[in-house]
Amino acid sequence: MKKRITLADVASAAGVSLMTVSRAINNKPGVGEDMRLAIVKLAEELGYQPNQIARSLATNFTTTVGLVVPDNTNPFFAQIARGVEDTAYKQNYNIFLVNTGENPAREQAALDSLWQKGVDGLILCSSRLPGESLEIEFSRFPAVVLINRELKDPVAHAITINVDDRRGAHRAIKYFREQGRQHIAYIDGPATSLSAKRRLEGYQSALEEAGIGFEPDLVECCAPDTEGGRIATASLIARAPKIDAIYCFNDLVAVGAIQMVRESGKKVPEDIAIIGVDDIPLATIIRPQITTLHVNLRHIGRLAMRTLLDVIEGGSSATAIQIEPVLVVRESA
Amino acid sequence: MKKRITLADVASAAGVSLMTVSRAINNKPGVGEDMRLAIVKLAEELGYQPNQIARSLATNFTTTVGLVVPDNTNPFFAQIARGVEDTAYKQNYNIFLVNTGENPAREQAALDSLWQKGVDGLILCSSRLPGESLEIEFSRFPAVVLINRELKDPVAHAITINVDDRRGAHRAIKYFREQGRQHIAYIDGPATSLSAKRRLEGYQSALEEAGIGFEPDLVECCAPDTEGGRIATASLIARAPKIDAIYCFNDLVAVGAIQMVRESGKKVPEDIAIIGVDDIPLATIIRPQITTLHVNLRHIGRLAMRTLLDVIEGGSSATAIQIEPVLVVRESA
DNA sequence: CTGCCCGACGTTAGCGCTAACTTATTGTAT
DNA sequence: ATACAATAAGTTAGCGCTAACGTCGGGCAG
Repeated sequence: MKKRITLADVASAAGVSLMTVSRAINNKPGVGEDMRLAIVKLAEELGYQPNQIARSLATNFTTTVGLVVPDNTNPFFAQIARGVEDTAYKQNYNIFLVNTGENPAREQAALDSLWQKGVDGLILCSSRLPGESLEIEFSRFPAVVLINRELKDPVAHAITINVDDRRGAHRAIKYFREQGRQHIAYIDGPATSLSAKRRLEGYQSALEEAGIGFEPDLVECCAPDTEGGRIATASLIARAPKIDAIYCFNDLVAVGAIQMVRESGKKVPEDIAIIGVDDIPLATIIRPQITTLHVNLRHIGRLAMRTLLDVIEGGSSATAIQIEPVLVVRESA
Repeated sequence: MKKRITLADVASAAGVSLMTVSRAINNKPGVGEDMRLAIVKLAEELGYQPNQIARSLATNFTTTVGLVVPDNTNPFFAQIARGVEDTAYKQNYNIFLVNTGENPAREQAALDSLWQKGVDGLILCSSRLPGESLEIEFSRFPAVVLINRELKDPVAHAITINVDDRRGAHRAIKYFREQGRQHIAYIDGPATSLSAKRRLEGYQSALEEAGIGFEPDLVECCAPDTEGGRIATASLIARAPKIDAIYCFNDLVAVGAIQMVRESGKKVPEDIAIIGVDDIPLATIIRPQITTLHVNLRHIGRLAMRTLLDVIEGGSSATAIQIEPVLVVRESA
């Protein structure tokens, strides 16, 4: 392991003081232009790289942010993480990635750890922490962006970004109606899920708006995967044979629904139309290709990081951002 | 933003010196047991959290490692990242996640940045850096684990972890042979890919070992996705109608192959058997379910992190680790 | 020619912590 | 009782950097 070259090394090699080198390298005023060029050149030749740790200790800034997700393996968060990292890179920030595994204790431990490392800001996805704990966190981190979680009252230097699930559900149902569908079912996700709740609301309000009553019989909860979709679809068909459209919690559920509809002898989309949510790669691989609600998650990640930087720099803009899903029409509806 | 509580605060509150508190909190000898307990309790009450930056500056350790991947969105790297993060968390380490986007310049910039932040070690996945640059990196980072990349000569405090693609390909071909398949084709990935090269070698050697000659006509390169698999399969079937088995670069290619085989009026696996690589979730969703080579990537991630910690602590164990893929037999072969 | 301001550079102190040394206190063998 | 460990503390210095202030000289108005 090579020895580190410090500012002092560069300074003595250049025959000037520490501060002159510091100023030259950080492009701060107080150095002559020719001197600055000479120093920068020398520093490069010597292979000087600033010690960010020392710099952080002196300035109280780390050019580092924390990104906390339940599971970076989930494509939803992977896409967001990629977006965050992309714009972080452009701004010379680094990100600490932490998984919580949906475990509040681990989440809390992660936040403590990030705090100890002095991150300039925090992007918190689908936090499972109770509201009071969140407020404590807001008060100690300089800036926080909350993704997929709502806040009762707006908080200074905390900004929320949410997908507008209600509106998305609304759009899907409206599309079904435009196609003349009469009996629209909804396969919801786990009852604990925030998005599940919001989508159900959108489903209900769209039905009421369309003048069709909401029938609890046409709603079924399930595990958010293919198998869950199969089971839920089977019981829906058994219970309400007239249904001619199903709005699904996500694309995996939609795949299960498609499989089960076919196994029951009906056709997609002729007899029963299906709309999913997420637009995962699989949506275009299977036949029929899935009509689905798409959100640009990578874009959300970029937006989150940009917003966070705004807050860090004091230019706190909005307080709650809503992202609208786009209906991508393919073959299943 | 609340004021930070420092060691000095705790010390004066306890009426002892800085060092006594430091020793108490870090479980170092030189403090009486009762005193230690009292200090730890007091520190907790005051909400003291050590400033890792100051600690790092003093000790030259950061309990932080860098994880560099081409794209954290790719499930391959996402799984590895999850494994790395899991064991990092258990050891109270944090990870800096960086994407390179397959861009060597960005990769180099990322490494510089990580170095400036003083990471204790580095896990580098599928590096695109030339060998010479890698050697320079080895000399400045205290510890490096290289995933999916081979090294000509062993290097101190650098350890490689690779999937044994040759052996995997070998296993797949052997399985085909055991089933009596005679004309085994191979759809390879991009020529630039290291794994593609290794799998091709395994394919060739297995054929030779089986006493069947290697026919260049039975190998086709393609983009590593479903569409690529479709195209490659179409031209394989046109060129060599006798083929009765296809080994595919990955599962997505296998999906394309299955689709195209069927469209050409043949059956999977009766007429043509198909084996993929990776065992992605899709492999069990589509019908027929894909027979594929599985590696536990999360396990690789955990292994990488554990190994890295070993190197950091000076207990450098192995130098090159090979992971053997397991053939998961399902329906497509 | 004097005074004053401003830009270019140097010096000092301190961020919060720990390594390494020094000092006080106790116990134990002689 | 004396000497000498061992243990429990305190003190000092410094990690590499930057904020803040200090110094010096030259340009320019009066």
